Amino acid sequence: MCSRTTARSRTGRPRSAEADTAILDATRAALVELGWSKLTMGDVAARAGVAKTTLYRRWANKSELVVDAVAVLFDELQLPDLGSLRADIEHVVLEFAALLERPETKTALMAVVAESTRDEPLRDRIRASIVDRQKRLVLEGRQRAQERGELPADRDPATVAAVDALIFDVVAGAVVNRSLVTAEPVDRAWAERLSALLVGGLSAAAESGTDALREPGAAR
Amino acid sequence: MCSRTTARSRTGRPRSAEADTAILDATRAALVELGWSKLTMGDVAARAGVAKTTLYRRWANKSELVVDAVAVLFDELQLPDLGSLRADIEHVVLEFAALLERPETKTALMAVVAESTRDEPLRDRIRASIVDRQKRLVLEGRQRAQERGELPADRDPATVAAVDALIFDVVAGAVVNRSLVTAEPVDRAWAERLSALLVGGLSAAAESGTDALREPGAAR
Amino acid sequence: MCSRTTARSRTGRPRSAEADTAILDATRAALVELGWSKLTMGDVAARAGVAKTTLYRRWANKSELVVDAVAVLFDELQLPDLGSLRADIEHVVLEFAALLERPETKTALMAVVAESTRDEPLRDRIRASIVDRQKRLVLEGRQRAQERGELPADRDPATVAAVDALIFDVVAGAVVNRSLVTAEPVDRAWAERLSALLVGGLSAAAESGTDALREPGAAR
Amino acid sequence: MCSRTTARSRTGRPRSAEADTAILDATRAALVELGWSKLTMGDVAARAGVAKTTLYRRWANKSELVVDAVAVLFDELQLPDLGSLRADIEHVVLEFAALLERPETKTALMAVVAESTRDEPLRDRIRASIVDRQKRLVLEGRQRAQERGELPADRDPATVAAVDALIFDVVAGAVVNRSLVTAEPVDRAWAERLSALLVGGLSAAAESGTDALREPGAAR
DNA sequence: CCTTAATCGAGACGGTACGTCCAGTCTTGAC
DNA sequence: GTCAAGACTGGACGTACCGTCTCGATTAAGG
Repeated sequence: MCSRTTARSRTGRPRSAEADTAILDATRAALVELGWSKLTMGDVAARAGVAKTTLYRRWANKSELVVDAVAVLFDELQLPDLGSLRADIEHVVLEFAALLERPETKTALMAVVAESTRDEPLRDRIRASIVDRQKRLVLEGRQRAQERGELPADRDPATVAAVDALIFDVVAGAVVNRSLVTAEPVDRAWAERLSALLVGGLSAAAESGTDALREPGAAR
Repeated sequence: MCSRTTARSRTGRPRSAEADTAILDATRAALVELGWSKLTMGDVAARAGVAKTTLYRRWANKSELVVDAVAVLFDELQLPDLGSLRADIEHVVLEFAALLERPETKTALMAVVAESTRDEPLRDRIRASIVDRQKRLVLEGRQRAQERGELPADRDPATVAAVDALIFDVVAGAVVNRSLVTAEPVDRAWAERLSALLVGGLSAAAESGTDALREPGAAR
Repeated sequence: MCSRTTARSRTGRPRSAEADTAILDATRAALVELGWSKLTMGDVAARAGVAKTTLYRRWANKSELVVDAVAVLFDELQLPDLGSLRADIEHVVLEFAALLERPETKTALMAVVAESTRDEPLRDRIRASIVDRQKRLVLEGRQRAQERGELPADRDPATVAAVDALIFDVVAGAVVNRSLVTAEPVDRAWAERLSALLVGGLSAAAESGTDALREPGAAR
Repeated sequence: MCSRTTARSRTGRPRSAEADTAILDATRAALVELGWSKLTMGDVAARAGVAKTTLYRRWANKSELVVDAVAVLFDELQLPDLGSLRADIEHVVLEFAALLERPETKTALMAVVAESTRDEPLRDRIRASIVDRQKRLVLEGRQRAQERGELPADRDPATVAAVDALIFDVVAGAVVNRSLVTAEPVDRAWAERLSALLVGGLSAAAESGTDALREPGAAR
């Protein structure tokens, strides 16, 4: 979370663990009430019953604090086995949309991504704390589909990784775009249509003689 | 663009037209140099050789100014007929990615979207100035594919609209997610894979006896 | 007072004159209530009903603001003709002591002088705004005494200036030291004794064949 | 110096004596380099190679620390017998001025006096540590002058004390005012003139039939 | 020798003020 | 009525110190 993980000084008063959690809770509460742009470090400190310096001792700026505060919410996403790839995708789409409907994520996610276009360390932090951790869902869903025989299992590793990455960007991107940019509801009908499109596309590629999704340099 | 459209007074000194373009140019320049969060209204005014009052007489705040400044860039996107749906999609994906690589769009787009989660008028402005105008690309591409016979032409209008919207969210979302969130390059290989997935999905739906993408309440 | 005196810009909104007086009044009030070390720029601004930036636009720091705020109080000192040099000195000593008893001067004077030991421009400001303006009292008193015949009129100008300066340092220094350092009351008895000492010393010098106070290089 | 004098616990680790001197040395060094207002407790602690807690265990605040740090410098003042009251005064004036020229005293003395106008215990500490100890110089000089016959010996004790106090305030005040407020050099010429004025004033009082400096209620 | 207790360093803590910056508004005189 | 200029209120910023606190680690003196 904060840089304390790496072997820290043995002397001096240790940092308060309650402060950490109080600050992150306060940050989420402030996001809900005020949104990203009206959230201030001073306000978070006051809500957490903590001095501003205590915030700055742990986080360099508002963006990093908010990433940490929101990251934990994304870990709640689960991928229960619903019996088919289509059902699994549909479920995670609706789950993800529900998460993005929460005011703390809705307002924060795009803001920190926007900030990260000019802030390399922040981009790394976002990838490590949020993005990369959700790729597990794609991996898990794809493996299950292979076990069920819905998808072929014989692809080479490079293609597998590339398709996993593609599916992640398509699903995450489509949901985010739908709910935040297009600003229309991610309802069951839309989720069904997206799942159908993806499953259809993946199956079509698998059935065609030449795998249309294979990595260019990969042997088939 | 600015609120001048609504019937305004006929008397008094008319607004300077040079000022308008100078301000928007200055805004883009400032976005390139400073990024969204460090761009200030005072700085834009100074670059444009204009008083701050002149900015505020035309735009209510920084977000609206930036939306107008970048909106025009999105109109450059074109959809030349490359002979197949797959090629068309691949081309627009790369075009869109190239647009998002430009520093002024990269830093501004997500920021104003983030801001718009708490600002209804801003959300409307973004949709009107940017989002809705790009949906024409989906419409055009789909119609061409139907003319070529790549896609069936007999669907009901509600389904057509729903699928157009889905494709828009998938393409736009996937590209944005890939380039800004995942932060990996949108290269030809990735674009090919995305096109293949979409064309495969659309074809699969068309070929299957029951159209998997049809609007729930629509007759087939 | 502030640097506005030197030819200023003709354009733009002019500075508020009410703000100036409100700020100086607020500064004096804050000095009375809080003393120098607990006076803050933010508090002064709040009392004056003015933004902090308005303070900083006019004064570079707390010290300069306080010098301007108290300088005006020192102009109240008067030297009415009481008929004899001794009475005149006694009177001005008591007046000056009364001024130093006021909480705003008591707490501020030494503080800005202390600060000025490391701040050349501040030292100049203090001399110009406070110190030099009070030397007029010595000049006036000495001239009256010469007219009355209490002091000889035939000295050379360099000696006259040197003695004036000496008298100023002795009177001002003695009163300040008595009231702020020694922290004992400047009462009538003390003032009489100081006047007696000075008048005695000046007369003795005048009566002695060789003027003990004459400037070394001056012809007699 | 520090509050250790009052009967303290006999057990536990005793306070480090080196720490005391290291802190006071560090304080003087910091005064020279930074001046009063930029001197910080943390900096002094760091210079002294000591924890901040160690400072606060000994001194309640910055002012008291600085008083102790500079007080010792004032004890260096001596009054060698130069054969005449005038020479003695002249000498001590120059000595005192030299002391005030040292950066650590120049910046600290006025500052703590300013602070003491709102801090009774500090005022007491200054009087005890600095002011009262220097009054011995006046006492000594006056006694020598009486022994030499320069001043009459028959005054009543109250008058003697009052005149001693007056002389102290005049000399100390004049030198401080000259060097810190008027900001002009205390050179030999000025010192001679001040001595002449005082000796003249004291002699005139002694010679006049009625002692102009006598305490009001005292019998002659 | 072994407790006992106050000291030591380090550094985190809650506060408070700093001086700067920017947003968005207002006031001036010129056009 | 618009324009450039620039002062205005208001409020957040991130930093710096203050004086306090909590640690674990030293010390002596007293048992």
